[in-house]
Formats: sequence, structure tokens, C-alpha cells
Amino acid sequence: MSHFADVIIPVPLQGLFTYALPDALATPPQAGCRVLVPFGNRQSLVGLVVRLHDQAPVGIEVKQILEVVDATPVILPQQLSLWQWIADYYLCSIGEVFKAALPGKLKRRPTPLSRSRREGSKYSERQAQGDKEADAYSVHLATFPTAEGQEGGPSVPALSPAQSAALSSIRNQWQQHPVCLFHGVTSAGKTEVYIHLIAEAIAQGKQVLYLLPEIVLTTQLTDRLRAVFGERMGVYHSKFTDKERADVWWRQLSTQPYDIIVGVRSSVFLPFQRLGLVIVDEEHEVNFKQQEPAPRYSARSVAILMASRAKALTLLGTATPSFESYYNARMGKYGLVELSERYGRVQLPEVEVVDVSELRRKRRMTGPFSPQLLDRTRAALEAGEQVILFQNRRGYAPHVQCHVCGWVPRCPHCDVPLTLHKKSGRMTCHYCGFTTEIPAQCPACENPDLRSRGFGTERIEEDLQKLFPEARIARLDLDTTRTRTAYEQILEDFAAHRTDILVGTQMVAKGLDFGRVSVVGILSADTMLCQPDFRAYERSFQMLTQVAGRAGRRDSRGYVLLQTLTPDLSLIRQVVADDYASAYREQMLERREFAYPPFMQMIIVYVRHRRAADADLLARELTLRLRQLLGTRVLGPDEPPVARVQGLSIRRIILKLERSLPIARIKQNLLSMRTDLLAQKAFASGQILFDVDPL
DNA sequence: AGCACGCCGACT
DNA sequence: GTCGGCGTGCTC
Repeated sequence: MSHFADVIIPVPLQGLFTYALPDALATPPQAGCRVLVPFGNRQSLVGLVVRLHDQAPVGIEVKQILEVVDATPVILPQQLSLWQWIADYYLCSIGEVFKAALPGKLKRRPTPLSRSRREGSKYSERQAQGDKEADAYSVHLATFPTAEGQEGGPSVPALSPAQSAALSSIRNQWQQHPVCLFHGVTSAGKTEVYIHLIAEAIAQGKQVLYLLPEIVLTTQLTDRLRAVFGERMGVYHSKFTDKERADVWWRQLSTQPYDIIVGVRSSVFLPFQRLGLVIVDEEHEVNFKQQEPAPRYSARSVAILMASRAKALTLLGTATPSFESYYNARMGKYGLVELSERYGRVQLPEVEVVDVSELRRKRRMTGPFSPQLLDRTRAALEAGEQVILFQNRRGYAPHVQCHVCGWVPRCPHCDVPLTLHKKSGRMTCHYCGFTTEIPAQCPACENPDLRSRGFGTERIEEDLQKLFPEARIARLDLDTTRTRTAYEQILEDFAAHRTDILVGTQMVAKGLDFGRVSVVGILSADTMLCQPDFRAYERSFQMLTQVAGRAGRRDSRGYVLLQTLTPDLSLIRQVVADDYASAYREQMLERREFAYPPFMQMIIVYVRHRRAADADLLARELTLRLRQLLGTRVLGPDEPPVARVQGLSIRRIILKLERSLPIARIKQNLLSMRTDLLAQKAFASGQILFDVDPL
């Protein structure tokens, strides 16, 4: 009979916390059950039992568990061990993983109402729910199609010869490599291939996790999958309500879990009892990496690990593989299948490079639009075709400036200019959300002539409407898609040709199928390349290729106008020629020379402090200690591009570690250095945080 | 991360 | 005279 329980507490503190089991307890909690415990000065919060034991902790006054919430585990043992791996690898506490993993409803203290509803154990409740669902299934299991697509009920789509070949190549690659990279050009029809693989996996009684970045998870895709897999498929999306997400979680624990989960990043945390296949679609997407808060995990990496632990297969699909994944494939760590043929009659678009600097010199630009772009747009509209314009800045203008003295309004909390949003009549900080009215006059020189500088999507939309008064224009960016339905509505309207032109940020680049887009305009192809980031080249190539891929679906050949200040860059040539291999090769040379991933493992250490001087001091002290341990593998400290956010000054130290080093031990060192430094009075109010495999 | 405790400015 | 600002200390 155990007397103690080690419990995960949702706080950013390393380690587990030991509680005493009350004698009065009828049944002790199992590992994976939630408990209510007192913690610090908090009366009670929800923790999770990891193990039961009999070793009384020394030098600690052990408190008692107040209440056992679950009669049966809500977290499976394999999940607990995955959480621990995430905490160790990404240098965070297991409590932070716990917070990221569970839907809000399962993290909150049960209310008296739900307590009374819990009479009769969760287990029997789940059984009952499972039985109910099972009845519903039996109907579908009568009509469910085989991979060959027999008649009766929904069936898997027929494949083109190229798709069939890719399908069997993937199966072949899996014989040698549990992870396979599926590099298929835009419009190659990767989804049909996925559907076949999913159908096969569930026919073998396995579960499938289909991961997608947030913005690609549209009804367009789920409807398509739903038509094939019906109620066997569950969707897990961050814009779903708490209840909906909790329902999916309970369902996964039941005796009748979903066979397929289509979901975003956080769905790697769902319980799977018999995982057989993981698909990471658009695997290059940066959204798979969580930035803030901790755990700063990559859902792609976690998914691959989780699959390998479950002896499941993994497919990474994309038209523009991340250079890391492509490297892994080239090095034989992953299998590789390439599908270079577009599906049906879809041709590759014709790409024209437009030299903006020359046109500016000749005064032939109309604001951000080149004459070529305007001509093509006009022609497309006259032919009843559609246009997509891509500008990677939201808002009306990136900043405002006094025409007389040059004053630029900046965020009081962050080190950035405020972005002008004309519709709301306000200026907004894109880092902290601060907003303020546009001043009537310059506070520095009292001149009333404040002007907007540069072009965001809002401005593009407005100018375009003036140039094409008859055109129906819609805008797709963060500001127009605040609600769950707005995004779908804009896409639906465009798909149904209720709008002619779609102006947007990178959202317009994400794997959407439109039939009548004959022109795609990229207003300024260089902006992304200016970022002081070793991945800027890779990202630009991906983005430009993905946007260009929206043009020319079905029947007619599409046209892409690529406006740039630097038409001679090799990147531009590679995008025009759709030459992924060259872009990859060129970047790899540079990455090797300058010791960047994938050749090195990178960890960024961020130091934050309310006072800039103390941030400097702390960063320098930490760097000193890091150098003692790692020598020249430590770069910095320096200031990140935005050196102050939400009133905190930020410094950055970059670690580049050979993969042969004892990384786990180094990580332990990093944690103890942090504890050490922050224990000093002078640094107590500072923060040190780690970003492993940063993007 | 919370949450309480503790010590200095503008208010009923 | 107090309300409340956030610095800092602690969490089985």
C-alpha cells in the first residue's frame, strides 16, 4: 500500500511534487488520474498523478491530496513518458507540458455541479458513451470502403498513374524507413494519396493522426475527408470551443475512439491507444513550432517521436520540404518520394519577374503596382477570371511619419513603430496589441501633416478598389479573420467566385484549391529576404513557391508576377524555374560553412529584464558561464531584431552544438546555470528562457 | 505562473 | 491619514 504520490503541478518549476495519500481514501488514484492538491498559498489546484510510492521525501513537509478527480486515468502511460521527453528536450517543466497538453476543461477545478454529475464513476460514464457511439458506427462498418474502393457508400478516390506510383513508392520506402518525406509539387494531389494510406491504416485497426497547420484546416479539407471517413474522423482545432476539444479527448479514451484525428499542432497531445500512422501535411510550416509560451515544441518532431515509440509510420508531406527534412531524407534517415507531376490538366504557371527599382526610376509604378500587374489583373477580370495578390504585411501601412520632422509613432512597450489600421482609425503594435488614436498633429513639431509610409494589405485593397471600381475585392489576413467563421466565409466566397480579387498575407499561400485563379501577384518578393535570420532564404523560397502555386489550376495556364527590387538574386531565378534542388543545394553550402542547422543543433537563450541595463548585465554574466562550458560555440550576447517587447528588454545568446556532443548533459547544465543566476539577488527579477531548435 | 507580503506615492 | 503600485519570495 503506497502512501505517497508524485504529482505534476501546472507551474514552470522543474520536477514533480510529492503528496501524501489520505488514509480515508477508498481507492487510491492511479497514475494518469487528476487530483486536487494544495500548492503554496493556493487552496487547491488540479495536478496529475505520475506514480505512487512509499519513499517519504526528506526535508519537506508533505501535504495531503484533497480529492481524487478521476477514477480512471485521463492520460495514458505513453503520453506521460512523451511529456517527460518534451520537458527534457525543450528545456521546460513537465507542468508546462501538462498545461499545453490538456484542453482547458480538463485543467480546471471541477465545479460542484460536474462533481454531482460524476456520481457513478467516469469509467462507466465513458463506457455508456462508448456504447452509444458504437451503435452509430455499426451502420458505417457495414458500408465502409476498402482501399480498392468498392461500390456502396463513400469510397476512396481513384488515383492517377503518377499518384498510384507515389503511393506504392511510399509503401516501399516504409519498408526501410519508418519516416518518409513526400515531396509533391503544388496541385500534385497529395491528399488523395493520404486518403488511401489512411484507409489502409484503419482497415488494419490502426489509428491515424493527420496534422495540419492551423490555417489549412478548413471545411474544404475536412468535408472532403468526412465524405470518405464519416464519423470515424474527429477534428481538433484551436478555434473549437473548450467543450468540443474536451469531448474529443474523452472520446479518444473511450472504447470507441476516433480512427482518424485531423488536427493542429496540439493534437499530438491527444491520447491514442493504437496509433499506426502519422501524416504531417505541409511539414515545412513554421506554425508547427510553438513560440510562446513554453513548451516551445515542434509538433513535427514530437509527432515523429511519438510515432516511432508506437511503432507507427510517419509521412511528411509538402510541396516545399523544410531543408532539415530534405537533408534527413538525403542522408538516408528518412525515405523520400517525389511526385513532380501535377494532377489532371493543371500546368505550371508562367512566372514573370518585374524589376520594381527600374520601373520606379522610370516613374511607371502606380504605388505598389507595376504596369504589368495592372494589365494582367485587368485582362483577368475582363475574362471572368480571378486574381490573388500577396503582400506580407497586414494593416494599412507599416508606420506613420511626420512629413516635417520625421517623427514616427512607436509602441510605448515595445521597440517597434506602430502599424496604421485605417478602418479602425487606430495605430496598433503587432507585438503586444497596444493601440492608440492617430494623433491630429505631430507631438514633436505640431505639424498636422502625418503621412502613412509603405503598404499593408488594407492599403493594397483600398488602392486596388480605386483602380478597379467594378471588381469585387476581399482581404484575407489576421484582421479580417478574427472569428472562426470569417476565414471560411472569405474563402468560400472566393471559391464560389463571389469575389474577383483576394488580397492577403501568407494566408493566401496555404494549400487552397481555387479553379479560376489565372493571375497571382507578389507585390514585393524581397521583404522576407531582408530578415537577419539564417532561415530567411529557405522561407522566402517556400513562401514564393507556395504563393505562385495558387495560379493556373485546371485547363488554363496561370500567370505569376513577381515584383522585386533584386531581380538578379539566385533565389528569384530558382522560384521562377521551380528549382527546389538548386535552392536547397545553395543554402546547404552556406549552412555548412557558417555552422547552422541541420549541421549543428541550435539553442537560443533569451534573457529578459524590465531594465535594459540589467538585461545586459545578466546576459553577459550568463554568456561568460556558457563560454566556460562551451567555448566558441557560444555567440553573443546580442539584441534580437525587436529588443523590447511588452516592457521587457531582451538579449539573446546563440548556442551552436555539434550533434556529437552530450546534449542532454549540456541541457542539464543550462538549467542549473539559470537556477544559479536567478537565485542571485541582483538578477532575481530577470527571466532566462530557452528555445531549442528555434525557427 | 500565481499569490501574498511588504514597502513608498497621489488620493477620499 | 489610507489605497495600491509592483518588486521579491515561495511553492511537495
